[in-house]
Amino acid sequence: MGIYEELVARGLIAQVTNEEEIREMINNGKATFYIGFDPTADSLHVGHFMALCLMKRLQQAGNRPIALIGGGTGHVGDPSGRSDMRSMMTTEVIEHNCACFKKQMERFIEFGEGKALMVNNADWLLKLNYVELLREVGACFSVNNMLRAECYKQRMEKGLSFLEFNYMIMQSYDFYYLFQHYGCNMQFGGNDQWSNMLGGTELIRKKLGKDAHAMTITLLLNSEGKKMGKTASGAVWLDPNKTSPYEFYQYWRNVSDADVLKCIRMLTFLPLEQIDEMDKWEGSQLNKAKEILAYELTSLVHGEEEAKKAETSAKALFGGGSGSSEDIPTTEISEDELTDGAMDIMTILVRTGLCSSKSDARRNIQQGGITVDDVKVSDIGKSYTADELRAGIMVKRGKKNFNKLTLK
RNA sequence: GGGGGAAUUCCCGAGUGGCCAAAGGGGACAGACUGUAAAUCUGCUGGCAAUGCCUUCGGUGGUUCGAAUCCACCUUCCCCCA
Repeated sequence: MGIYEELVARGLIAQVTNEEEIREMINNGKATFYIGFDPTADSLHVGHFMALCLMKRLQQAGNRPIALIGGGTGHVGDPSGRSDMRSMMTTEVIEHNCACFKKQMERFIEFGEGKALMVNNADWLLKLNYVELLREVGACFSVNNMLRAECYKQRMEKGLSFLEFNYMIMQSYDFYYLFQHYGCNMQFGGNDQWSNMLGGTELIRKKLGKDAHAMTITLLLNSEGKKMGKTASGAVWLDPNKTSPYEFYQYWRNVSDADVLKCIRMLTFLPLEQIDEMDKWEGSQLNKAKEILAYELTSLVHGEEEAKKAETSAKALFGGGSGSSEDIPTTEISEDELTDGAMDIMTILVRTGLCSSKSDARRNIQQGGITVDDVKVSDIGKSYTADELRAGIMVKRGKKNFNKLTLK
């Protein structure tokens, strides 16, 4: 089985420009491909992770990856899949984000001589001259066609600025540039990038009369059709300081039944035979699959050691047992935060971050959602003495939110 | 450039002088049921020293005993004409 067939079997491929040629190319390690990452935040997230895994898979099959950091396109902002304009980022923020991306990517992909390549499109895009660019590539784009592109269509109602309208041209230019300077003959990206990517292949055809290819990765959607990797408080980040390994583990441990196998197939490196076997599982057996998914991914992103810790903590907290649970969120307070040598439950809830305000804390207590050391708290005035706190208390909100509070 | 319209709480969206911390829906959160799943039902959803007080209806001023609501200016967005 070639790499192309494996990608198909994993459900990773959404669209391709020419299936025959692409299969032939990547199965024989003849592709030099690039994936672009726009520095929209100071950490990569799950969506990027999928792309990085794809790079890794293709690299293992002998193809040459180029990771492109969008230091230049970040100044423009991709309107794809957005219903409103992105806020504009300053050059300093973009540069900072690029640096963060670079550091994280180096954990997954090996860069260097004869291996993967990392480039930043700021190096060529920021130097462009407006009129020159218009004459060189602007003539190759049909506004009529662009407006028909899916990525702009959804913005026709809410409004689309000229700045963002140009994003496609920037991205197409990238491909054109990489084709000429690095022999890059293929582009990968999220499925929402399809029209931007076609812009590039078209441009190369028009300017150079040569063929280049594009292939998109299926967007990871849950059974409700929403993008995965998002929580109420934002994205699931790969940076352990933004999303702790424990939270990361929990996110995957909590996916719904309908999504587990899809995630395992698309995101892990487990052999397909093993996954097919798991596909037969049903009912509560799927819980096992979720554990595997969470463990595998945490291990890929944060390392095996962190994955084990997260797993142990999860088992201790949810398994009913009171085993070791050192990796769960912890809060340390000092003596001078106490009032009359004690701290009341509402303050504790806010302090640990389990509740956003005292009103919120009160509601949670009144609804019976708060537990301290496995004892339900029903009195909003309940307080804990310094001695009790020194020993450490396990505060729980609902079923899944824990925080261990100790007094230094 | 001309004309018309819009901005409300996490989101959508009602409210056009006091009865408004603001309907309804969605989402989120908690409870019951479960398997750390889904579905369903219930509760809840600005803050605080809490029968009260404070902040919030794009921004700044104004009218009024009283403004999300009326007036002026500003900002942003949408639509039509060019």
